[in-house]
Amino acid sequence: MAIDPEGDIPVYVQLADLLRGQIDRGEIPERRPIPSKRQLVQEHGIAQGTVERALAVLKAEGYLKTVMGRGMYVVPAGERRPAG
Amino acid sequence: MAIDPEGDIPVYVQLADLLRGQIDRGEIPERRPIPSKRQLVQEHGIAQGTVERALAVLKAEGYLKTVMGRGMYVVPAGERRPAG
DNA sequence: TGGGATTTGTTCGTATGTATC
DNA sequence: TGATACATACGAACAAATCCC
Repeated sequence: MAIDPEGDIPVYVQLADLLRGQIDRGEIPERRPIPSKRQLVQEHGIAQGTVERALAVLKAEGYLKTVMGRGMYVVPAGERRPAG
Repeated sequence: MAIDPEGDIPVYVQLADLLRGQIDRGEIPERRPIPSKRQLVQEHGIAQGTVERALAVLKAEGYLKTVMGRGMYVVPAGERRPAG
């Protein structure tokens, strides 16, 4: 499923849902980095700020963890601690 | 205390801390709107996106609640439900 | 020791859409 | 209708951390 900029659902929510689904289905392995922001921007044709926002959602949910200068890593399901 | 763009703390965090402090001290009454985004942009000389980000933090913490077209309202302490 | 490439984090400026008053 | 206010999205730029040669 591709991102639909014309849809009723905000692009950043669509991207967050997309990545969350890929993680839940194991298409992105645990303890491995997701595609870089630059890649996500190019693949989906959206702005960096929008990607940032989607990733912020997944970080808040505990799905992702940042390793500076390296990437955003998938947190194993048993180790997720939603921020709040 | 004013926002310091040169400091080590990100501007959006400084603004979130500033507003949270004003709310905690009762300087912004509960069930009342905080200054509008436009006002915050002008008063602190920062960008709308940065203000957005600070407000997103306080919304996630349950301090603020949006009422479309009217403003961002302070949630009474006893009613705060952090998102997560 | 140094430099370049990659990646995340932050900030700014601007524009459009939608809702309220 | 017009003014105000929030939500979303785009484009651009720079800093810091990391990696590799």
